[in-house]
Amino acid sequence: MTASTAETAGLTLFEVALPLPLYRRFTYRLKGDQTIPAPGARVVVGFGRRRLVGFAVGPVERAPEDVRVRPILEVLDAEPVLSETEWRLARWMARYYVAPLGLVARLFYPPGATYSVGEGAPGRPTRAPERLHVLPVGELDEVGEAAARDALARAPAQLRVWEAARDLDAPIERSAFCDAVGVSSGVVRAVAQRGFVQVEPRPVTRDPYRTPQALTAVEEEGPLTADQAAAVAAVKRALDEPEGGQTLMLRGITGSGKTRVYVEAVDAAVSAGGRAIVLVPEIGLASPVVSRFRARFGDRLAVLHSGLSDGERHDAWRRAREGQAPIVIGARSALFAPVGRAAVIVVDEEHETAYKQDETPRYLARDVAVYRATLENSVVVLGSATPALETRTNAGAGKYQPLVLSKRIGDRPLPEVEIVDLTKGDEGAPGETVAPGITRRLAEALDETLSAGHQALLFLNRRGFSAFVQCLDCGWVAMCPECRISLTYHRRPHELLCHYCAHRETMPDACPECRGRGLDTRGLGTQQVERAVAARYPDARIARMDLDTTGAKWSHARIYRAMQAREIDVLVGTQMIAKGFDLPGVALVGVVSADTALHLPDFRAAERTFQLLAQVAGRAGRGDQPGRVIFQTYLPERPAITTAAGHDYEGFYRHEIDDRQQLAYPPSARLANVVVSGSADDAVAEAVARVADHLRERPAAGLAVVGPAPCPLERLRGRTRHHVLLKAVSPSELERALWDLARHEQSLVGANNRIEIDRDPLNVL
DNA sequence: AGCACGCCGACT
DNA sequence: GTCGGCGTGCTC
Repeated sequence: MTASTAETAGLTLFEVALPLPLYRRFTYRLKGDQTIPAPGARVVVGFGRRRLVGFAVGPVERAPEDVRVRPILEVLDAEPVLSETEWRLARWMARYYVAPLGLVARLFYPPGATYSVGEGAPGRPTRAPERLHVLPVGELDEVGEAAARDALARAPAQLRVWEAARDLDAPIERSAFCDAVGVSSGVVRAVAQRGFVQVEPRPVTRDPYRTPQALTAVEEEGPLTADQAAAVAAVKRALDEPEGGQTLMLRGITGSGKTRVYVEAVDAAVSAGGRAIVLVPEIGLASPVVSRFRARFGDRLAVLHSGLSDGERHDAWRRAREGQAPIVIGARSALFAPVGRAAVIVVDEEHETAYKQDETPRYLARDVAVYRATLENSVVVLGSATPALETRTNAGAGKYQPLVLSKRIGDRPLPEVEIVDLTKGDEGAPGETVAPGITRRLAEALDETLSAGHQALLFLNRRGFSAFVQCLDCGWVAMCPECRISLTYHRRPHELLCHYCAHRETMPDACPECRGRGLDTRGLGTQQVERAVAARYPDARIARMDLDTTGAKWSHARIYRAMQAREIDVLVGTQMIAKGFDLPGVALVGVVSADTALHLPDFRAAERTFQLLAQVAGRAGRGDQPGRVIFQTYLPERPAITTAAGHDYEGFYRHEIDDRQQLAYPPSARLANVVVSGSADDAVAEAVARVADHLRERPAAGLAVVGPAPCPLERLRGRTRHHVLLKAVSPSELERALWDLARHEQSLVGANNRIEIDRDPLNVL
């Protein structure tokens, strides 16, 4: 194909979408001898006194009045990079998620593709294997330290930067640094210019997934079970369907062999000359799923994940684009690998929240995958043991085709789950607490497990960030009468507050349910449990793992390996150890408190709890011993807990879907969370009130405005956050209202506050 | 997002 | 009186 030039086509003006948080597009002039950029192709333009890489949208007749149209300096992609469907997907995402098109388009390119281009190397995609890092401040004597403090005393933001840099023990990416310290990059630049900290470009930090093969041994592939064979056949039928555009929900309990179905589905698509995209949740990148794909497809597989250096990612991206690797596997952004058309897209553990991007554009990769498939007439497989309510509802409505793997491989039985009632803690009773977080019943089970030489996992849901109020006698939890989410205890005004609608009530003295005086706000940490286990079993080898303390992904892999090698007897941790791993030596799984996640102020709390417990229960009994699971709870009657104990997904679904319907929560309604944030508390509260008023002044059919209220996480990264929740019957009304907000952002919240729109939020913290 | 302009309080 | 902090506005 000979690329035509602007001259021959007679075009001069082009719209360009810039990768900035700006909804407007800008008009530039294409010079006569320049190649006409395909939609989505990168162009270099001047913008203010900067030079930016943006994305060509398309030709326009005329520029807006009163603007000095500047020229497109360079067309970086002479050949189209995005297929027609990929560009349509980008346009749709920008509209649907109310995001600037330039920020969406960027997803389709490797990182670094839009770094501002230097003078040299025209035409070539500029690789930027380095990012700015803040370096630790070296040792200072007392005099030097005092001098620095003195010099920075008048600039509190700069002082914070300096103090934070002094506390670093290794260079950190500037953006991460700014987020953590709560300053803008400008402040860092100022401190650097004054010589108090050093900032320099450094290679992007590598991560532990570099040699994931070492983590998991790949099982032999035996013959397909009947369930698997039926599922694979259904996928193949869908692939052969000329009209295409089918989504299949594959529900299969832990150990039922979903991965094998994915592999066969991808094989079928690729054998027919198609391309495939496989999405795994972030944490699954070191998982058996990736290993299985590697083992089966070798170098026809491109692995895309955030741990690669930019250069490596660029290579994988190019192999995907050029077709050397017809299969791409990776976290959510792998969905945008430029394969042209994906014949099949697999979304493993589709219910996982990791599929939601928590910055603009706030897309949900699972839903975007389904939309991509409708554009490309292809097939999506959504796999999970506990499908999201939305997915299950779509399957029930005939939008998705349901497939079920009902048996574990080798007909292994599901573990027996026992519920221990913490409200019945009488002396000698099974629910009596004999050590922090450990009941008599759990202690007995631990005794048996350890003396038999088996391993145990103890789970502690991460405690809520803010205390809820619970009666320790009857299990009652303070809830908002309007929103049916738990109320959050506030100390300063001694009261309970709803973080959705700002409903408030005074803190009761006694439990309204049982008149008991056992109201409590306390929680239990993993450290305490670890210490309790260590005290009780001095000879046992105990390890602890939780997000707060370890942080680094490295330790995740290391502890997992140690567990596999049986170098650990008891592992105490948060849910991160529940995900995706095969640990055949684990005979006992104890859930220290099964109900803490139920009390997060979030309407999905029950669903999260069910999913987590079901997953945890699946950790036991994957080897040759039958597994055993204990749930300790104050709420032994709650459906989320009883159905998880009974391995009863459908039972949970029936119950929860009723609740959602009654309160107009998804999937019965569409939701958007509008967050206003800024550094000044009062200004934020005023701004969010203007936003709510604005929405209420323009009532739309079936649109409900809830709030404003402080976000459950009221302060984050040095910013105060308040939100308004929108509930809508019709997606299009919701979309109209959100775009209306986006257009009026400036006048509504001012330049000092930010408005963030989260459509289909997975949490509203 | 950056980057400039412009107003305000703290110093030689 | 300046210097330089940070709020306000604009970028085709």
